[in-house]
Amino acid sequence: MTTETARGAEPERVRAPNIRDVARVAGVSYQTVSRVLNDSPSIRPETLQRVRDAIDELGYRPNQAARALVTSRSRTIGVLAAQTVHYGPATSIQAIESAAREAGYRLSITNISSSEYASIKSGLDYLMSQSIEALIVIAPQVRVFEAISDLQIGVPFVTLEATGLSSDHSLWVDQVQGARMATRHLIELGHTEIMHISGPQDWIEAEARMQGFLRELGDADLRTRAPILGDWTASFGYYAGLELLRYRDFTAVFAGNDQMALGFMHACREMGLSVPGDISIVGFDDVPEAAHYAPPLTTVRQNFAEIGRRAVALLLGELRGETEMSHDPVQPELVIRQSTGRRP
Amino acid sequence: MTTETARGAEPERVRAPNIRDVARVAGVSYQTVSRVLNDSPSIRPETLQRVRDAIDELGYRPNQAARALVTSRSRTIGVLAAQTVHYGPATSIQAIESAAREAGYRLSITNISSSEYASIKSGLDYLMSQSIEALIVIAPQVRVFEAISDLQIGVPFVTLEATGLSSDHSLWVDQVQGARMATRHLIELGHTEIMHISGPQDWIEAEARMQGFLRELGDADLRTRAPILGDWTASFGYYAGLELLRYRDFTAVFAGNDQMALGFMHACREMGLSVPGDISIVGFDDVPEAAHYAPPLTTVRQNFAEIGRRAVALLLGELRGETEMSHDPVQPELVIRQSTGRRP
DNA sequence: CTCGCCGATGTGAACGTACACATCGCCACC
DNA sequence: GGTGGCGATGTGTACGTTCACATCGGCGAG
Repeated sequence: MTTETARGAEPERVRAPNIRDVARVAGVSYQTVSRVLNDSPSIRPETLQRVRDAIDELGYRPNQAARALVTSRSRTIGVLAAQTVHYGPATSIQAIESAAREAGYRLSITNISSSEYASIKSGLDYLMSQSIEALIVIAPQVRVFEAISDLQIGVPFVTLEATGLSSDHSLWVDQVQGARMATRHLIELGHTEIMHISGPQDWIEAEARMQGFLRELGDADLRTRAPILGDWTASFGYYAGLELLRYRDFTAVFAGNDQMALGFMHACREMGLSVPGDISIVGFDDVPEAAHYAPPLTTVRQNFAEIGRRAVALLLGELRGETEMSHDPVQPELVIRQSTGRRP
Repeated sequence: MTTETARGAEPERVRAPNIRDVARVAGVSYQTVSRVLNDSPSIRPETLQRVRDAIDELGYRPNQAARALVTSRSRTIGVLAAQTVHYGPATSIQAIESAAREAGYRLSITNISSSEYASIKSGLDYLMSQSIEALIVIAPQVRVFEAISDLQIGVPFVTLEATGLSSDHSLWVDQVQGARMATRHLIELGHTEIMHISGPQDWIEAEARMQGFLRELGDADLRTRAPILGDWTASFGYYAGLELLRYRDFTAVFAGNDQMALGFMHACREMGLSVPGDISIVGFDDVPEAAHYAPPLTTVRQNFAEIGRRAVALLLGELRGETEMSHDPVQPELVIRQSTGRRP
C-alpha cells in the first residue's frame, strides 16, 4: 500500500470542487474549463461535452467570490429601500429582483428605518461596502440625493418613484400627472372644496402629488388649502378624518395613498357620513385590496413592476456603456370606482 | 525629477486602494492592517491609530470578494421567498435583513413565482450558487422540503410560518393555535355553522390553519364542512362570498387571511348583508389596514418581525456551532374588533 | 546576567478564477 | 512545399485578503 501521499490525499478536507478538479476529471486544462464556463466560442463540441459531464459529476459550482475578485465585478446591484412592506416598493423590488437575476446579477437590499441623514448614509455605506456595480433607490426621500453626492457613490444609479429633481437619474411614474388626474376627476364631478392628505414632507413623491394637486386646482381657479401632512398609514387617515370632518368645509378628499384613503373612509363611516354621498374620496397606488374597500376606492394606478424592470434595464445598459435610454415617465391611470360621486 | 518609476506610478489605473496601500501610508506591514481590520487584540494603540488614519485618508474599504475567497465564508444568508408583496413575508424579511446586517451578514433574496417544483428548485439553485452559509425559507410550500433534501443543501436552514412537518428546521407562529382561537371565538358567540376559506392547499400555513379550525370544531362537536380553497387574495374572498352567500347556510366565516376576509365582507355588503349583524367574520394576520376595514376586522395577530429575528438568531447560533436553541412557536393573539358578533 | 516567554510585528503561502500570452497542429494559399 | 493564419488548447500571473509561521525586542525570574 503506497501511503506515501497520505498527507496530500487522505485527510483532504471535504472542500468544494474547483475548476482544476473539473479539469482533471475531464482530462483538459483548467483554462479550458474556464472557457466552457464563459461560453467561449472556440471549444470543440466533444471537449465541451466532456467538461460539462465532469461539472455535473462533481456538482461543481463556480466560486463567485473568486470570480468577483479577479474580474473586479461583483455582479451586484444595490437597492436602498424604505417602507418595503408597502405594496408599491415591494412590487418594484420583486420586479427588480427578477430582472436582475435574469441578467445574472444579484441584489443587495438594505432598508433604511428613518429618514434621518445618518440612517441613509449608513445604508448607502453598507451597500458600497458590498462593492455594488449600480444602485437603485426606492427611498424617495429628499436627503438621499445629498447622501449620494456626499458619499461619491461613483456607480450608475437611479431613483424610483421620485420626480425630476435630479432627472438624469430618475425613473418614475408621473406623480404630478397622476395627482392632476385624480384632482380633475373630483373637479369634474362638481367639487370645489377639495382637501388633500399628503404623504410625509420629505418624500419626493408626496411632494410631487401635492404639486399636481395644487396645480390642477390653480388651473381651475379653485381655492387651495394647505394639505395635511400624513405618514402614509391608514391610522393617520383615520385620525385626520375624525379631526377634519368636525368642520366639514369640504366635499372631497384626495389622499396621498390608498391606505390613508381607507382610514379616512373609516372616519367618515364613524361620523355617519356617506361615501360618496357626502364625501368623495380618491386614493393613490391602486393596491390590490382597493377594489374591495367599502366602497371600492377610486384611485390612481401605478405600474410599480414596470418601473422596477425599467430601472434594471437602464442600469444594465449604462454598465454596458450604452448611451442613455429613455427616461420617459410611466403614465399612471385613473381607476374610477365607487368612492367618488357628484357634489352633494 | 526622478521619473524612473513612471511605468509603475504615473499611468496607474484608478484602482481602489487595497490593504497594501493602506500599509504603505501607515508605515506598517499589510498584515498589521489586516489585524486592525479583524480587531486583533495585540496592536499598539499608536499603531492602531496610524492605520485607522490611513484607512480614512485613502477611503479604503475591505474587498469582500477577496475576504470571502480566502476564508471561504460568504457571510450571506439566502432567503427563498414567495409572495413578498404580502404584509407578512415582507415584514419578516425586513426584520431578517436588519438582524442579518447587524450581525455582519448580507442577504440574498430570491422570489419564486409559482409553487411548481421546478421553480422552487431553480430558486434554491440560484441561492446555492451564491454560496450562502444558511437558508431561510419563507415560501411555506410543501414541495420546498422535497427540493431542499433533493438538492442536498448542506447548510443550516429554517422555514418560517410553516408548521412542524420538519420541526427541526421550522420556526413558526403557532398557526394551529391561532386558528383554534379564531374558531373558538366564533363558537363562543353562539355560531354553529362556520365556514372556512382557506389559503392554497400547497401552503403549509394554510393547511395548519385549516387543521386548527377543524380540530376546534371537532372539540365542540360541531358539524364540519369542507373548507373552500382560496388563493389569499381579496378578489378570491369576494367571489367566494358571492357564491357562498346565495345559500346562507352559515352565520360565520373564518378566513385564512385578512385580504380574503376583506373580499368576503365586500360580497356581504353587495348582497345586502350586515357584518356582524347577519354574518360574523374573522381574518388572520392583522395587517395594519385591518383595523380600518368596514367594519374593523376581528383577526389573529402574528408577530412576523419576531419570527424573522428568531430565524436569524437561530441560524447564526448554528453557524457558531452552538447547540440548538429554542424552537418554541411564537404565540399568536386574537384581536377582537367589530366584524364578529353573537349569532343572529 | 542569562534564559525563556510574550507582545508586537513581518513574511510566505494559499484561496479559485480570468486574462494575457504561448504553444501546437492543421489547412489553404501562393 | 514552405508559410501564414487560425482554431483549439495549455501555462503563467494577478486579483486582495487571511492564515500559519517567523522574527525581534524587552522584561521578569532564576
